[in-house]
Amino acid sequence: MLSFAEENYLKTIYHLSEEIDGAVSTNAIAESLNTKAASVTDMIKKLSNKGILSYQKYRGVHVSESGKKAALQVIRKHRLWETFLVDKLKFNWDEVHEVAEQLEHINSALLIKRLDEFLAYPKFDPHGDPIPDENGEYKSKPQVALNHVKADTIGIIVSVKDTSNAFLKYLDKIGIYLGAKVKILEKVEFDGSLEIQIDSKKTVFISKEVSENIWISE
Amino acid sequence: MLSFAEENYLKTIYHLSEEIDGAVSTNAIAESLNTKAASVTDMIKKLSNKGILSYQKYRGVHVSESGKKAALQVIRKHRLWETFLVDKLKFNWDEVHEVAEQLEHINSALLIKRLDEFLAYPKFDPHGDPIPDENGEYKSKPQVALNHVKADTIGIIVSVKDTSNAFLKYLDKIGIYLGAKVKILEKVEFDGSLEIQIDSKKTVFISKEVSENIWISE
DNA sequence: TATGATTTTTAGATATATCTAAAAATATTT
DNA sequence: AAATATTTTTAGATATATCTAAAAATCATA
Ligand SMILES: [Mn+2]
Ligand SMILES: [Mn+2]
Ligand SMILES: [Mn+2]
Ligand SMILES: [Mn+2]
Repeated sequence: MLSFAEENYLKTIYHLSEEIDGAVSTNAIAESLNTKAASVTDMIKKLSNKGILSYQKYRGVHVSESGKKAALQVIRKHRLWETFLVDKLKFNWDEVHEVAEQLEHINSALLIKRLDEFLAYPKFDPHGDPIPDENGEYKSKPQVALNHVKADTIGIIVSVKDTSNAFLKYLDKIGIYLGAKVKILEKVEFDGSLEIQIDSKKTVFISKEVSENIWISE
Repeated sequence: MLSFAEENYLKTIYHLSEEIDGAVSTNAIAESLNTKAASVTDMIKKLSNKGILSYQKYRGVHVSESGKKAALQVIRKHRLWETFLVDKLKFNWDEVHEVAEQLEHINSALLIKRLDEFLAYPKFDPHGDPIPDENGEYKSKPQVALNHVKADTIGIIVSVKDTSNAFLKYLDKIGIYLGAKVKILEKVEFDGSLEIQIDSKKTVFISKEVSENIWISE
């Protein structure tokens, strides 16, 4: 059994390890968790004693096989709860993350089994992220960031990579949502900004930074 | 904001204060929470510094007005979650308490508002206990324990006072559930045990101890 | 490769929540 | 009312999770 703090470290370290190739550094973990490097060192010692991380002093950490399994279960719970909040409790997609951060630590196999069933075994959460199954397996949709496709491309928005309140509220405002059809009308070479058309209707301009966080399936 | 531990103490002390008239003793709290008297003394000092309890050394504690309000909100969350688990996730009434003990500490006003709405504003939980509203108000059904009524009485089972696994599973086995119609066929003077008929069909014998924990509305 | 910058670890504190053992206060019984 | 029993509090430890400041290791670069 992992504590809340241990689960939060594990989840963060797992996410970081997916982004980069080598070992995950102490400072990267500290920054992600808004904590201090000294605290991270203490915790990674604890987690590596439990066999969840492998750790060499001054060399960063890797997530072990058992660690990956445990991390994916926390992620599974997080995303199932987010789906519940949106599908059943009518939360907006920018309102779910904080609550899911709490709910993901509730410990009951039966609860998660029944929740999954109740939600009709969803494969993706409200941000388009895949929901791992009870064995930690999941499939991602083939997808590409809007800033990586060329003009005239048409696709369906399948996920958003920034899940901050501010970003999601902005997407709401300009009419972007998962499942929307989008066409690249123009790509400005100078700053990488885009003019796009949503659902063959409204056209909007988005910055390169925004386009990097919107992923489509062509 | 109260911590998990503080909320658990408060809820327990509130329940004890409802059962008895005077102050709640250190030992009673320790026994309820399966902890030691020394730990209780520490915690009640903390809670009385926060204005949630009033406390005089060696004289036990009383729950303040603000304490009552906070306690009823935790109880509200506990009972709403139990209702969710039974009504939506098909939990049996003996499977919900442990999970609700965790869920009751999730902190989100929106979540509870929407959950209440999703459940269609339930007034009683799966054990027949009243669910306080957002102001802490609730109504109990008029009710009496089976061991306090005389032979030939007919009533509807409206709540069960023991919510342990073992007791609830036993009730399942003998066919007793909330809403069942029950008639007292015979009361044995010697040991207070009862022969009762359920839904005008099956008749069963129950001990006095069991009858004290089944409450009906006549 | 030596030197300075950066990263990481260690040492030592603090806060929460718990415990055991001893002391103090209160309650009960003779 | 004194002696005894019970309850409650205090003193001092332990475990978790955090922090700051200083030391040690590693990295970057001149
Ligand atoms: Mn999230
Ligand atoms: Mn998500
Ligand atoms: Mn309960
Ligand atoms: Mn209940």
